[in-house]
Parts: sequence; C-alpha cells; structure tokens
Amino acid sequence: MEFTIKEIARRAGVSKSTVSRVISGKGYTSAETQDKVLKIVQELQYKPNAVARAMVLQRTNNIGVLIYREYHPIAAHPFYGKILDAILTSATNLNYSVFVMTDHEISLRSADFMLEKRVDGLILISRIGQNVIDSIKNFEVPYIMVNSSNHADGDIHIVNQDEKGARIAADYLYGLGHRNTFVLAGPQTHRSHHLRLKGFRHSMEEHGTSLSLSSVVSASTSTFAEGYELMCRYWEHFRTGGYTSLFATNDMMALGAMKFLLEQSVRIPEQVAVVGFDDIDFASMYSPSLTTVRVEKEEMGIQAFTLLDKLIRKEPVPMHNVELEPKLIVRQSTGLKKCHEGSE
Amino acid sequence: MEFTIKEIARRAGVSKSTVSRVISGKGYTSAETQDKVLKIVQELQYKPNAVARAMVLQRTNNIGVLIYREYHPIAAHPFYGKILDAILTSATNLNYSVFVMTDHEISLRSADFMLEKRVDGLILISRIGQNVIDSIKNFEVPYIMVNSSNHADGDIHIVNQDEKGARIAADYLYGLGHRNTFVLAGPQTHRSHHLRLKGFRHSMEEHGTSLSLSSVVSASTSTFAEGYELMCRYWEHFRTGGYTSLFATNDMMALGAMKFLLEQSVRIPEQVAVVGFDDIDFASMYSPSLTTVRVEKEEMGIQAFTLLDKLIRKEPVPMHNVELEPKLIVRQSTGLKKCHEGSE
DNA sequence: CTGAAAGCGCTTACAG
DNA sequence: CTGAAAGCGCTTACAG
Repeated sequence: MEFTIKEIARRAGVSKSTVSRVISGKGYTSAETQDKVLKIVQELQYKPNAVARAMVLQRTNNIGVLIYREYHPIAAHPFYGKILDAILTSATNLNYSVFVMTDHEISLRSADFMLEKRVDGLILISRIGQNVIDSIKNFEVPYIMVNSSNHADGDIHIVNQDEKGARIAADYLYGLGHRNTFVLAGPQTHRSHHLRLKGFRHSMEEHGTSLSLSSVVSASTSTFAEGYELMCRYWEHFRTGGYTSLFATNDMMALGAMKFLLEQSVRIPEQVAVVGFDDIDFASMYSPSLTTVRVEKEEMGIQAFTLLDKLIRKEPVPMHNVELEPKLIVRQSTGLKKCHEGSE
Repeated sequence: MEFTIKEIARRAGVSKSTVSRVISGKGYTSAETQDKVLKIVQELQYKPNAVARAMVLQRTNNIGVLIYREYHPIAAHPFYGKILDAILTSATNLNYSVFVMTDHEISLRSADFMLEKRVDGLILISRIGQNVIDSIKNFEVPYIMVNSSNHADGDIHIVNQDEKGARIAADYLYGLGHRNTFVLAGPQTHRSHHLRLKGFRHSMEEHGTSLSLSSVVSASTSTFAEGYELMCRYWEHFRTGGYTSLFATNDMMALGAMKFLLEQSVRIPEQVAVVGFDDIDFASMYSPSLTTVRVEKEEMGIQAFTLLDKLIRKEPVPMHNVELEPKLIVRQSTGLKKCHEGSE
C-alpha cells in the first residue's frame, strides 16, 4: 500500500522528475501530464514521504516543544498545558507538526533527541536547565523561550509582566480596604514567583502598609497541596494575626489555601478575601470563584510559535522580548456577587 | 556546527562505513578505531541525523497521538491530558519521540499529516471520526484506540469499564440510603457517557429504585459550564423533587452542578450527596472534595503505548481489548470527614 | 577488521 | 515542457 514517486512515474509513463514537479507544483508541466499524474496519485492514495523530502530540503516542518516539569507530567498542567494547546493550534495552521517532550533530570538527553530529530525550531517552556540551553546554542536550531527563569542576551523570551500584575493585585486589595495581607510566595528561584512577590510587596510599601516578615511564607513548590499544607501549618498564626486577605503567587496555591480555610468554616470573602495569579481554568470554577491576575497563556503560545516560524524562515523578528499585559479578574473570592444569588 | 558522518570519517582517517559501525555498535571494529572515532564524535558534538537514519531504516522512532477535541484545545484537558502525559513518559523511556495533534473538523488532514510524517504508529484518543480511521486503515501504520466511541473488530481498544463503574457508584449511593438520585447524563453518543448512565440506571433498578424519567437530564456537552447551567435550569425541579443525591457521568459536570448548589447554600453532603466519574485532579481539590469513580488515565496511556510498541516491533499482542478496572473514591461530597475538621 | 558501492525516496539544477 | 543525474546523510550487505 506504500507507493513511491517511482511507481507513480512508471504508471504514468513519465519520469520521477516530472511527477515531483506535478506534485509540488513547481516547474513547468503540461496540463495533460498533470491530469495523468494527479489521477494516479488519487487512485493510489499516494502520500509523499515526508522523511525523504525533509532529507533533501533540509527542512522537516517539525518543531519541538520542551516543557520543564518538576514532579509531575505536564501536558495536563493548567498553565503550561494551555500554552501548549495554543502552540499546537497555531502550528497546525501553518502545516507544522509538533514534537512534545517534557523534561526532568534527563534534560540533555531530551534536547539531543530534538536535535537528532532535526526539528526546524524549538520552543522552551519554563525552567529549562542552562546546560540544555547551552547545548542547543551549539546548533543552528532557532529557539524561543517562554516564561523561563534563565534566559541570556540574544534569546527571545516571552513572559508575562509579573511584577506589574502583582502591583495591580496589591492596589486592588488596598483599594478594598485591606491593610493586612497574608502572602504565600512560590519558589523564589523562579522568575515569576520572584517578581510577583516583589511587585506585591513594593506596591504595599508604597501604600504605607509594608508586609511584615511573618506575613510572607515561602513555599518550596507552587502546588495546590503546598498551599493547603502551608495554610494548615500557619493557621494559628493566620487566625490570630488579624489578616483580612490572602495573596498567593499563583492560583494553585491560592486554591489550596482556600480549601483549607473553607474547611475551617472561614467565610470567603466576608472574613478573608483571596487573590491568586495566572487565571487557570479552575479559578473560575471554584466555589467561591477565585479573583486573580490573568496571564495570557494562549497569547504566549501563539506569540512563541509565530516568532519561531519567522526565525525558521529567516524573516526579521521585530523585538527580542515580548512582555504580555496582565489583567485583574475580579470574582467571588473578593466579593463579586454570585450570578444567581437570591434570584428565583 | 552541523557535522556529518563524512566529516568524522575524514578526520579519523577511516571510511564512513566504519564510522557508522562504531556509532551504531554493530559489526566489528578494532578498539583502536573505536577510540579514534569516538573521540572525534565527542569533540565535534556530532549528532547523527535522525532523518537520514529514518530514511534508510524505514523506521522513524516517532509515534503520533491524535486527540479529538470538540470545542477546546485539548492538551490541558484534565482527562485526556493525563493520558497524553502517560504516553509521553512511556514513549520517552523507550526512545520514541511523539507528535501530538489535536483534531477538530480537519480530521483527515491531520491524519494525513501523521502518515506523511511517517510515524511508526498512532494512538487515537476519544471520538476520532470514522473517515479518519478508514483512511488510516489503508496504510500499514499500526494504531491503538483509547476511549473511543467507534471502534471496529480487529482494532485494539483501551477503555474503562464504565458500566461497572457506574454500578459501583449506584450501589454505594444506595448503600448510604439514597433512594432518589438526580442524574446529569453527558452526550449519549459517546460510549462512556452512555455506559455510565446505563450502569447507574440498571443498578438502581435492581435495587428496586428505578430512576424516573424526570430525574435524568441529558447534557449536550460534558463540561463544567453545562453542569452548572443544567443545575440552574432544573433548580426548581430539583429543590422540590425530594432528591437526596446527585450523580453526573463525569466530574466536570458534577463540579459545575456542585458550584451552583453551593451558591444556593445547599449543604453538601448533608442535604445532597454528589458523585462524579473520572477522578480528574480537580475532584480532590474542590471544597468539598468530590466522591467519584476513578478511571485509570495513566494506565490507559501506558497500556496504549506499550501495546503500540509491540505492534510496531511486530511482537505478538496478547489481547485485543483492554478493559481497565474502575474504583470508587470516597470523598467529602458524600460524607468523608475533612482532615482537619475540628482539630486545633 | 575495513572500505566501496548501492540504496532509502525525494528534489533540483542542467541539458535537451 | 521533460528526463538523466547527482545528492541529501545515513546503513548494510559484499568483497577483501
């Protein structure tokens, strides 16, 4: 069932060159020949062998997406998964196929993989190790980094304006009258968590309501479980600390903390207002839904792919850093009314 | 920076054949030659060109994963995303790379894509169109189906025992004393939702507590929003119907319905017990956490890949259908105590 | 133990 | 407008 150009040529009584020209649409061919060849292509359900084509064209039309993962697999991740989705969609539209690879300690090995596979380009998401990046730099493969913690000059990097987003969150809470916020801060080695804490702290300082040392708790991971655990551990402190609000540097931790609070029958937002960061799907689904700062995950994916495609085609790339605009999303956890509250 | 076997050969003063032998480890080569070649490979950071190798070996070491999506992108999907993750992990372990493609109307085109790309095999997840399957059948590419609605004889199909799972859920609710359950049933064209409704209904009938017509509501999608909307629309009916429990054919709908109920200040599980199906990550994170029937998503992915690999290597494949065992997971939404309740 | 040669399935100048 | 030939970067019998 697997036909080649040679077989088509034989049946059509023309040369392989001609068949190739007809199929690719490049070069001159008579209408007559075209019909003849195309008909056979149809009959045989011929599909050109992409591997052979890639070989001569030195172009695979594949891109690779490398996603860092800490503990868990990553495709289902509410944040990175969304970025991946956007990349998949954009790439398909431009006839690229995409290799997906999640990466743990095997860093170098997986990068090699991609390199051996001869992808036309690479998108690196999150905290890809420096050694991996160095290794990639040694090749001519273009790459784009998304939400990374370690990018160097010359790298194209797509990020959210995390510091600004955190300031918006702080301003908003301050505006609501909150003067004492408990903060759950994710791993400070990660750019996002670092900037989010920084932005929140600075904004509060500017408002004259500095965060005390004891009101900021450092998380070693940024998971739901961590948020829950920390809230549990600091519950006594929290309860007696006079806190009226809670800010976490991402939604997952905020949600975890919220679950614990709800289990203690704390009323949200009446007793404690909660704000997260990211706007993962879950945030709006929770009860109460979570006020958060939205990161344009889809936009990150689209931009990453679009820029990579330009790089691959050696078109000029406008800028070397893309900083997306964050946006406050107000929901029930800071007081937005429930849709159906009191109705019916 | 892109070296070939030819360059290695030149520098080592041997032939390409020899270099190839050293690198592949096949065929005899003197220790001396090996050292010489390997040293240069090191120096040059040589990576064999996978495309060229695939060409001659007629084997790419790539597999493709095709996931159906209805409305939304899919990688971040809490159910399919998990399966994908498991496939990614297993595949990487055996040195495969994986193409991921989500599919909507473009069905045929995306399958072609895979076929042109010469993947060694395909994993088809969820409701892949019959035309796509037919098209794939025309080629020699082995494939495995996961959680599909339309598989034919001879196809290898991996599914959860959905009917059985629903029976377990029904038995459990009955055992708790529930005699009047409101049911949210997802699209009946999908195998899973169909069997889950069927199993639940039959089990209840056997217990002598048949579901009345009005207690089963058909959903047109199986999303969170749909669960919420339906619960809202049937709220009056539900409130006055004397229902003590709610079953949805998947977690997302159950969660959506639950959010609505919580917003009406319905106490869960005291007033209404809720049971879902799938055990997506969210289920355990919700407040109250959701009792559900777990589908072994990771196992599905692992089995799918493992079988596909056997197919690719033309090893005998044990069975032609894999039916995974569902498992009831009891949580707060049907009465499990909160961990920290009352403590401290 | 090693090298020359053919071939995997295409594309693309180059003649004609 | 079309065909013969070379080549993309490997692997693998086949001689030696």
